[in-house]
Amino acid sequence: MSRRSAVLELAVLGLLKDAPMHGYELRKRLVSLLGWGRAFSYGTLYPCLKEMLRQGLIAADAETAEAGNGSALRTRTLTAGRRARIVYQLTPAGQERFVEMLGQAGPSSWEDEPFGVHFAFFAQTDAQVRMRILEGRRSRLEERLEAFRSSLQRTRARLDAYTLELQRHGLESVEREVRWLDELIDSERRRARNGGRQDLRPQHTTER
Amino acid sequence: MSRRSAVLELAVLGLLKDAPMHGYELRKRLVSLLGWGRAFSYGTLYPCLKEMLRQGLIAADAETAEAGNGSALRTRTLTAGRRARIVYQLTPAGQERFVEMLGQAGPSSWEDEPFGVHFAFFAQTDAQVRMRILEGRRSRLEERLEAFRSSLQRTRARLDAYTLELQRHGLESVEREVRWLDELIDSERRRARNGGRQDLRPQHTTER
DNA sequence: GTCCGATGTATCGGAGTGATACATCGGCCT
DNA sequence: AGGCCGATGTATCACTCCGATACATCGGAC
Repeated sequence: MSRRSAVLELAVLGLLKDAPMHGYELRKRLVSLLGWGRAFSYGTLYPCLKEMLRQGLIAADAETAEAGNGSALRTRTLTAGRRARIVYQLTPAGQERFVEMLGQAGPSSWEDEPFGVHFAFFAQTDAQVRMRILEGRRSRLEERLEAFRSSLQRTRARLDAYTLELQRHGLESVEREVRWLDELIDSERRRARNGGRQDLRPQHTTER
Repeated sequence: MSRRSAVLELAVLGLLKDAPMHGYELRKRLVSLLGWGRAFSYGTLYPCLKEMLRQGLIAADAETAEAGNGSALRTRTLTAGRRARIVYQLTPAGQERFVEMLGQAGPSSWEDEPFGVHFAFFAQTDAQVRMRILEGRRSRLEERLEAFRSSLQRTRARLDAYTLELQRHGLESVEREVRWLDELIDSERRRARNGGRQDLRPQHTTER
């Protein structure tokens, strides 16, 4: 029951795969992963963790002030008895689930939120899946552009300068993202051609 | 009671000020006003209309198949007895409320959603208020940029190429919006200097 | 010393969504 | 003709998610 947001689940899985973590830290990573805001709140995160525990995807340990978490972050302030933080880590089932989710490319991979998360884990994603997601995302934006433009066409007449400017700016933003995707797709193709040894954005010419 | 979303209320007020409308049409305008998605659903819109009715900000009429709605849209298909649509229009109280809301510039005017709506009605907004909102928005984005950059600084080391690219793209988007605002602010200043006779974006050099 | 902001876990009221229901319309295919 | 389908139209409901809040401890500033 309770189909907890697949996006959040994937993000948590991927974050915990890198390193075990407690809730607060997890949430901070979510913020930077999903870009500034639009990370889920604690009111969503904690229940989600609880559910994932129940499903056996993750395991929780009360931190025992041991040096077990290979951290270069904490500057060794934990001298005596630290308060117990709940550290979560992936179980084998969780690892499997993560791999499984990374392997699927569908409409739910290229909507705004899901796309960002999938993209963040591209380094661990199969090249073919990456391609399908990038192209799916692109055509999704293309659709949006289409709707946008035709709607603009129909209403242009009765719009004042400010409203028009707002529309124009919105349109331009989406167009820019399409161009960004084009670059990425191109880069993926080049990479595929010469066996995967290639950087993203080899010659940097986006701006100016 | 029930502080219905001020954003939605303002948008509805502004839309109905232009022309009386029924719910379905209202919602479509909301979509194009707020840019593609992120318009409120009917589950929000209808309750909001109900509440605004109760407060006397708007009035509802069952359309009587009369030619009362100065429409060039409907291509005169309404021959015989059309099904009754519920047409909403502003009351004097609603007009007042709209003017009042347009007059305020505060933190709740330059968050993402509110800013879009306020901007859409800039043509009916006092020049000083416009300026305060644009500048508020700008510094809001500047804050976001700050947080973003310092977070990037801290985590750059352990990010793979894809994650880094995602961050870079996000950062660039916000930077672009700041530049857009700068242009607008500049344009406002020029307009103020020579008494309001001036277009937005006089010499068009944004792209290329 | 003590106040304050960051760290940390957790819950709750309520706003907002997505799905769905129901009904009529015009246009398209056969 | 008949039937199907997508757009127009109003409306609700379960469920998700957010924002505020509570509570507790920490290190550092004053």
